[in-house]
Amino acid sequence: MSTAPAPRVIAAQIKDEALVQARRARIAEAAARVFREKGFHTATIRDVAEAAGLTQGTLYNYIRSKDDILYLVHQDLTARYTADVERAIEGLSDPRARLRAAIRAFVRAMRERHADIRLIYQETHALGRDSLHAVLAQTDAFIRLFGGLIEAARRDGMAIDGAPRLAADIVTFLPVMLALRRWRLRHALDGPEAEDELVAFLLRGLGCPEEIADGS
Amino acid sequence: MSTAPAPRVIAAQIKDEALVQARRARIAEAAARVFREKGFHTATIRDVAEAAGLTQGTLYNYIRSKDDILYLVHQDLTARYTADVERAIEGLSDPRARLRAAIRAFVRAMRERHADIRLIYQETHALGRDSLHAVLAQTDAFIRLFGGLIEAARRDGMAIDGAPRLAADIVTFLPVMLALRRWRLRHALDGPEAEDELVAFLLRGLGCPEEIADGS
Amino acid sequence: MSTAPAPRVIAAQIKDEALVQARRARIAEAAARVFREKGFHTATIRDVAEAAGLTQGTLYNYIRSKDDILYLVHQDLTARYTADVERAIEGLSDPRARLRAAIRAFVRAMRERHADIRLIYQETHALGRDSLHAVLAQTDAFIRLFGGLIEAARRDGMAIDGAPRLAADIVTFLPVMLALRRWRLRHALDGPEAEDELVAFLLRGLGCPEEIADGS
Amino acid sequence: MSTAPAPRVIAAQIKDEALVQARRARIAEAAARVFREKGFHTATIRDVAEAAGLTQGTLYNYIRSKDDILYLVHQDLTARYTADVERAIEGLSDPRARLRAAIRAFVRAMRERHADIRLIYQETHALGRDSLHAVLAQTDAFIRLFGGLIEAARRDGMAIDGAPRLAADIVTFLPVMLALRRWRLRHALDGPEAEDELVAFLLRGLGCPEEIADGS
DNA sequence: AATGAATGAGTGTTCATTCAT
DNA sequence: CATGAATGAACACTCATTCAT
Repeated sequence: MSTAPAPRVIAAQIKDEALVQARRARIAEAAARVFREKGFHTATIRDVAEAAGLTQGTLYNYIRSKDDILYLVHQDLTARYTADVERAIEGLSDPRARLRAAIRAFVRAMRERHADIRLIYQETHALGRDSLHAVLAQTDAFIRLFGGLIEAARRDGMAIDGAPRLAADIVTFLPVMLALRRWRLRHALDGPEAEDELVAFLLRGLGCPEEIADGS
Repeated sequence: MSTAPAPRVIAAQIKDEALVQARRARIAEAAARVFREKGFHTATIRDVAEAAGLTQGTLYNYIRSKDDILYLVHQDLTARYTADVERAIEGLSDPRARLRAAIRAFVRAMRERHADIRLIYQETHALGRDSLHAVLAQTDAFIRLFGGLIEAARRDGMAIDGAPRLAADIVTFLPVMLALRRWRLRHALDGPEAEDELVAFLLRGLGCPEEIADGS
Repeated sequence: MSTAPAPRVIAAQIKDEALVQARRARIAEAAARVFREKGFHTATIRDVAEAAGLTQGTLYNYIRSKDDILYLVHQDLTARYTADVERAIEGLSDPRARLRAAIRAFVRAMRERHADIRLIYQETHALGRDSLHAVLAQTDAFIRLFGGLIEAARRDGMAIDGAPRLAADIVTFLPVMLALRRWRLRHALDGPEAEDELVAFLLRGLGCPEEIADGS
Repeated sequence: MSTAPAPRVIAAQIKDEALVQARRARIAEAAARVFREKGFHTATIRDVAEAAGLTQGTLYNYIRSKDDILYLVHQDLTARYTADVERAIEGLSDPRARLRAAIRAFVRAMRERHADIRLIYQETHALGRDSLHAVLAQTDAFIRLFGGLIEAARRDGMAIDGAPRLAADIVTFLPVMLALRRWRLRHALDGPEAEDELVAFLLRGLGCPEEIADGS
C-alpha cells in the first residue's frame, strides 16, 4: 500500500522478460549468499556465477556490471523485511495494533535476517551513485511506512510524547542492533528475550508504556 | 579506569619506538581521511602513503599490510569517541550525573564524528581475523564502560526498569543512527535538536524520564 | 570487360540462392555503415545484425565468421567505385577520351565515397588470408583496367612519357588522397576544386598536359 | 627548424625522467614490431611487454593504457621519417636543391620504412581522440614543412604551375604508395627504379620537369 | 631509515560463435 | 529457416607487496 519507489532499471541482453525475472531472483539470492560470506569486494563475479549455477558469460546476459548485482541484492533484501512488516499488519485495522504488530515484525526480522541486514549496512556504500539513490529511496519509503503507522496511532489517541520527529527513524534503527551487535548479543542475551526487551524499550521511549501490557 | 583491552601488536621494521608511534599516528589520521572518501577497498596503498606524506616503501616500514592500516584506523577512531566520553565524566562523581553526561557526550560524538563512525560500521568486516577481534574487544570495553555507569546509577537509586540487560547496548547503539541515517536526518532534522530528542528518548526508554528535567 | 577475378566463395546454411544474395547485399551495406562508424574491431556482430535487421543467429546462416562480413564489405565497396569508372567510359570509344573520363570518374568517386575508401584502407589488413587475396585480386583487376586504358591511349598516339610502368598505380592511388587526407583538405580546399587540381596534376605528370585544355 | 607541435603528455608512475624516456623508446620500438606483425587490435599488452623485455606490471608504470602505446608508436614513427627529410636538407641552402632533396628523401623513406608507414595508415583510426589530434598535428606540421619548401622554391624562381594549393599534400601523399601498394609493386617494379619514376612524376606534375635533368 | 621501481596474480568485462527449440 | 540464450576463452588493467640501492 505504501508508495513503492521506482526501482532502478537494469538493462538486459535477454528478451524473455519472465526468464530475466527468474534468473535475477536466483542471482540475487546466490549473490547475497556469496557476499555474506566474503564481502562484496572480495567476492568475484566468478563466485557469484558459480553460486547461481550460471557461467560468467550467461550471468552478464542478465546484469551489466558487478554494481548491478549489488543493487539487485540490496533491492531484494530490503523488499524482504519490508514484506515481513507489511504481512504482519495486513489484516489489522486498529491503528495501535497495527503499529505494535509492525514493530514486533520488524524486530523479529532484524534478528532472523541478521546476516542480510549486516550485509546491507556494510556494503551500501559500495553501490554506484544511481543504485545508491534507488536503494535509499526504497529504505526511505520503508521508514515513511512507519511514520504513517505512528501518525495514525497518534490520531487514534495513542499518547506519543517522545521523540515526535525522530520516532520513525528510531523505531526502524534500534532493532538493527540485533544484527550489527550480534557478535556481542549472541554471548549475552540470545533469542526472543532480546526481542521483547527491545519492543518494550521502544514503546516506553515513545511514551506509551501501557502498551506493553497487551503486547504480543 | 575501564580495563583497556590489549591492542594487537603490529610488527615494525623500525627500532626507534617514538618514531614508530609518531608515524603510525600520522598514518592512521591520513588513512582515515582517504578511507572516508573512497572506502577501504577502493583506496590504494599509494593513496594512503601520499596522504600521509610518505613513500610507499617507507609506509611499509611501519605497517605490514593494508589490513594493518585499517586496524590502525579503527583503533584510533574508536579511541577518539571513547576519550570523548571519558573526558565528559572525568570530574563528575555523582553516578546519575555521570551517566547522563556520558550519554550526552556519546550522542554528540556520534553526530560530530559521523564520517568516522560510518567508516567503522562499513569497514569493520574488512578487518582480518586478529584485527577484528582486537577491535571488537576495544568496542566491547567501551560498551562495558556504559554498563558500569548504568549499574552505578542504579545502585545509587536510579529507577531503571527498562531493558535492564540490553541497556548498555541500546545506549551505545541508538546514537549511531545520527551517523548511519545522516542521509535522511540531514534533510529532516539537523543539528543539536536531534541530539536532544535522542537523549530524551534514551532516558525515557530506560525508565527514568524525570531525568530529562535536569538534563544538560 | 576486364577479367573479373573469381570471388572467394562463402559457404551458407541456406539453400535458396536468391535469398542468400539479397541478404548478403543487405548485410554488406549495413556492415559498411557500422564499420565506418566504429571500425571493424570495435563493431560487434550484434551491431551488424541489428543494423541489417537480422538476429545474430540468422546472420550466421548467411556468413560463417566476422571475417566473412569484412570480406563482403570490401568486395562490395570495391565493386562500387569500379562500377563508377566502368559506367563513365561505357559509351566512349575514343581511347584518350576513355582515359580522361576514367580518371575523372575515379577522382570523383574517391571524394564522394571517402568514408568507404577510408574504411578499405584501414581494415584491409584485418582480412583473413583468403579474403585478403581475393580482395587484392579484385583491386589488382581494377588497376589493370586503368593499365589497359593507358596502354590504349598510348597506342592511339597519346604522348605518355612519364612514369610508364607506374602510371596505372599512380593514377589509382593519388586520388585516394581525397579520402585519406580529408582531415586536412576539408579545411584547406574543399569540393570539386580539389578534384580539378588533382586531374590536372595527374595528366601533367603523365606527360600529356595538353589534355587539360579539353578536360571535363 | 619546423615548429614541432606540442606532443600529448603521457602520465607515468615513475619519477626518474631519464628512465621514462629510455623505457618508452624501447616500448615504442617493440610495440611497432608487434603491431606490424599482428595489428594493433590483435596484439595484446602481454605481447608488447614481452617484446619490450618488461613484465606487464612494469609496462604499466610507463604508460596508462594501450592507446598510449599506439600513440607512442605513431609519434615515434612519424618523427623518424620527418627526421629523414630534415637530415637530407640540413646542409643545403639553395631552395630548389632543398625541395628536390626533401622529395627524394621522403620517397626513399616511404620505400624503406614501408612497414611502419603501413602501420600508421592502418591504425591511426584506432587512436583515442586526444592521441589522434596530437598525431594529426604532428603530420600536419610535416606537410607544412613541405609547403614551406615549395613556397621557397617558387620565390626563388622555380616555375611551379601545377596544383599550387595541393602541392604539399600531393608530394607527401603519392610516395606513400610505395608502402601501401607494396603488395603489387613488389611484383612489378622493385627497388630504386620505382623511386626514380615517382620523383620524376612529382616534379613533372608540379610543372618543373627541367629539374629532372639535374636530379639525384 | 628512505626510496621507488619491479612484480605478477587476479578481476571485471566482452564477444564471436554455437545450437537447441 | 529463424530465434536468441548459452558459452568460455581472452584481454586490459590494477595494486598490494617486495627489495635492491
